[in-house]
Amino acid sequence: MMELTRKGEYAVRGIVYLAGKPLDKVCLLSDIATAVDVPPTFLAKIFQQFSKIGLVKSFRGTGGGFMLGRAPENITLLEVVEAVEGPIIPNRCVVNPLDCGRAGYCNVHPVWKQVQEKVRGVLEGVTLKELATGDK
Amino acid sequence: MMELTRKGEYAVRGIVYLAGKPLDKVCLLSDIATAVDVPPTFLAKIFQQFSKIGLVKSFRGTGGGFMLGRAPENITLLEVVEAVEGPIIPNRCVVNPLDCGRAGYCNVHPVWKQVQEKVRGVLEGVTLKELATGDK
DNA sequence: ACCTAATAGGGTATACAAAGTCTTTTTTGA
DNA sequence: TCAAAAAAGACTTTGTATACCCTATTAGGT
Repeated sequence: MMELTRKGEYAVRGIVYLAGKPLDKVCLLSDIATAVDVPPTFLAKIFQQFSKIGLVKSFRGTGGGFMLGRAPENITLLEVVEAVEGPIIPNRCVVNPLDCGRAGYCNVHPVWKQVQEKVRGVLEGVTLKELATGDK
Repeated sequence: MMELTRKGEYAVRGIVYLAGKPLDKVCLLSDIATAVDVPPTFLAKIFQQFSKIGLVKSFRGTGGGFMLGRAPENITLLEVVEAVEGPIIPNRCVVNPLDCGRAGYCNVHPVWKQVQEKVRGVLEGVTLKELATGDK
């Protein structure tokens, strides 16, 4: 239960690798894929998602590639994970109380809320900088 | 991400319902399924799993049915969830460090560990009694 | 003994999501 | 204009969640 998908795992690997490079360094997707051992086509999809929300910047054409969209100390693990996996939702009823049952409420509801908050809290407290350098 | 499956949701609903009944009351599966609005055949599978590990007791034949295996104040939500969903594992590498990469270690590892502990902590702190009565 | 009510358990069907590939298009620098 | 690179979309494959059905087993009542 609660397992990160491959996509999420690959996403983290890829962007942490980027975070370990100088901020203005443009990296080839193929190089990143090789370095972090991820299927290049799959990683391409992931980085396209990152690019759309500005987590990375992309450059097409000759000499193109990817670089981090912001300084790594300003990107949290939560952002990265939610970018590709969607929001952290332990149970549907956290989003739509109707799923708690006909009454629109159940006693388990606040527990899932709490789980959600804890998880988000942990992931939000970690930046790419820390992950790249090993500091903290 | 991190979403409970239907199975887990149904499992919780079913056993919380049982926990709201007198300890020695034997309930028909069909009655429980109707009460908590879960497909009976699916709930049967779930309760079979519960039965194997003693979370509920089952009685076959005429007058048979299910009852809670232990007092509801001694059963945690964690037990219930892990019984049907398997252990709480945010990432494979928490189980098998080799998945962290070739080095067998990565900086993200301790983060997933922490997520795991937080989630388990929350779920372990809630008993079926509390969920059934709404106390806490 | 026999019949019926009930769970146990195996097998199957379906549908959706994850994982990964392939091809074509667009952009850009040289 | 050519070649390098990402963007975009279509497609396949695989896996898992969800659900149902059928038979076996067990126990109580007659």
